[in-house]
Amino acid sequence: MKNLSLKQLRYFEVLARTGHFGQAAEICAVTQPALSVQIKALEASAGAALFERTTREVRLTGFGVEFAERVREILRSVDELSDLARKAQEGLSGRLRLGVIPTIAPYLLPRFLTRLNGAFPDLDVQVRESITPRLIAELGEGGLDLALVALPVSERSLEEYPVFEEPMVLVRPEAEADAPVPDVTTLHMRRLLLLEEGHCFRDQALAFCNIPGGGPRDGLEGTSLSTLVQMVGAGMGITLIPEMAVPVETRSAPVSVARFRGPQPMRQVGMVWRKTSPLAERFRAIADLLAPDTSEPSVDAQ
Amino acid sequence: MKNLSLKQLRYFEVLARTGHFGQAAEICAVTQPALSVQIKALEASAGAALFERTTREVRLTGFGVEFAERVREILRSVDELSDLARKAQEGLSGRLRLGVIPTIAPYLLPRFLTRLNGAFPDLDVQVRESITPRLIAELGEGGLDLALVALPVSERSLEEYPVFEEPMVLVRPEAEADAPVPDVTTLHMRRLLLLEEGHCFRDQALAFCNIPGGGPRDGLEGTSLSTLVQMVGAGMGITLIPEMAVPVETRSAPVSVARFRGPQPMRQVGMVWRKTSPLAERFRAIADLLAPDTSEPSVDAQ
DNA sequence: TGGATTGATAAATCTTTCTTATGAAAAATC
DNA sequence: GATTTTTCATAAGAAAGATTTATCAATCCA
Repeated sequence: MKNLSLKQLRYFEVLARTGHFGQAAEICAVTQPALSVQIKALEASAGAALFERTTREVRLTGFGVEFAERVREILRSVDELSDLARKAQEGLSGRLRLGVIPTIAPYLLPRFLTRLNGAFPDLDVQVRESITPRLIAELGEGGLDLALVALPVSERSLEEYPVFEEPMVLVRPEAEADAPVPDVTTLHMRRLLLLEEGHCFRDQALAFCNIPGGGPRDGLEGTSLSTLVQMVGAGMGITLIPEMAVPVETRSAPVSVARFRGPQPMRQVGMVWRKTSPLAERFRAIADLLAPDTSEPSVDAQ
Repeated sequence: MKNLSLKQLRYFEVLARTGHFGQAAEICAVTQPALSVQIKALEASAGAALFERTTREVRLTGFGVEFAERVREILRSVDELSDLARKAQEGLSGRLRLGVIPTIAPYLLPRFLTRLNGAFPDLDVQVRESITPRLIAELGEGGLDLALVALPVSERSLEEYPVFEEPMVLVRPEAEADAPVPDVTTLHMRRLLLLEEGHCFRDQALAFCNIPGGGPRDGLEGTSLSTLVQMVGAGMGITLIPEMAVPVETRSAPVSVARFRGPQPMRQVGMVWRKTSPLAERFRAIADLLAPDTSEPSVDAQ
């Protein structure tokens, strides 16, 4: 059964259907001898006759009948493979493993996934939420295709694709709502609540406030932005959160939100993927779906 | 997706498994460029990249993963096809549609089918019982592969394969058991009970007794040998039956069985199949399984 | 029996696939 | 940081395989 070819199976299937070498050859767009030779080769490699030939008619042998059933099944599978390929050419399809950092996921994913599903209905999106270093590692190992993070990640093997910039805003207890917005450089004077180590948002905030990073800050850490805001509401201090988190997180806590005056602390939101990925173009199209809604309510500077 | 070949799918599967062009090429017993070219051709016809290449590693894309699953399924089916072929080469396999005439079926089939199943366990035997003309027609139309009949059938397109000869024996009421066995030529003087028209055994009996065939013989016909013997037991006349029917049919009726003296009326039992059938050799092997048991009890001439 | 139909076979041509030789990029090593 | 190694891609000639044209042999039909 060596040197079996799909072409032979195709010829065989048509001949089994038509029962006529001439007609089958025409359907296959080859000459009759070409088909005869291939059928003969197929029978040789199968080790048994598939057809019983008369000048009058060409009929499947008992073995041929059984053979034909399986061949049809194989050809069907192969055609499905072609369908799959054709589909993949136009719309994106298949599995997409997407990593997202925790300070983006809850606020951007709902809208993003809706859009993604609208644009690529055949895409099977699998989301994993983790901190940037883990996502980068998984990208490198091939466990992820794409990650939605804050840029830059500065990883040589990864391509960075910025999508939009976003300000960090100040969250204070509601009682301080009318107090003047402090300068960012003075924040280290206050009890500044931040996320635990590993979150890039923590590092960005520290950098912005000119506070050296490193060790833990006992009593000043929360496991999520939501927790931080609740802590602020309880009067434990102040914090920074990304603007996109404002509508969701500040709704149920007695806090006041304000933009800083002067130079805004910003973070760059974007996507990263392996430079070698052949799907880079598709990934850019996907990333563009992240572009913020212009109708989105934003926090005014006070 | 044109010009897709099984070879490409095989190469692809190995490369997907090894993740290394060099190793994959070695497994496929070709050089690395050959494999590279085929993979590239496969990707071109699929219209999308299947692998993500680094000097470090070769990894399936998301699309490639989906593609690989289906390819593996296809290759599995193809291998099964090979198994089927290999099996068919040695033992006979597949479906065998066998026709048998009613004056043979009940007596020979039990033992024959047992032997057949022993010799070719993978053979799916489908038996149809009918009179010779119908069997011949079905053979011609491809509805049957093989028929077990009385020879000759004298059909140009069929090959006849005699297996054994068998005498016809006389069945009389038990009361006549001690009477001398009449000469066959005198049988037309008696009420000779025979099968209905169409049965070859009827014609053979008539020919042997020098009685012209043709029209129906009211009141002298039975639908089966079993019926005929019961009729004889009821004193309605005498009949002829093939020797193989004796043990089964004469057990429960008050009849006496006797061989004729002098030249025995005989029938030739054998098989027929289309001369064009590529399975002729197999059919001969099958027919040989019909050879009578030498330990078989036979009816002594009186 | 002679023409028509149908499948098999043979030789030449064309296409595809393979091998050998070589190049280029990234990683590992010194 | 230059060099060696590893690994995949590419190119050209060689080998293998498939296709076409031409022809034959067998069967059917009139």
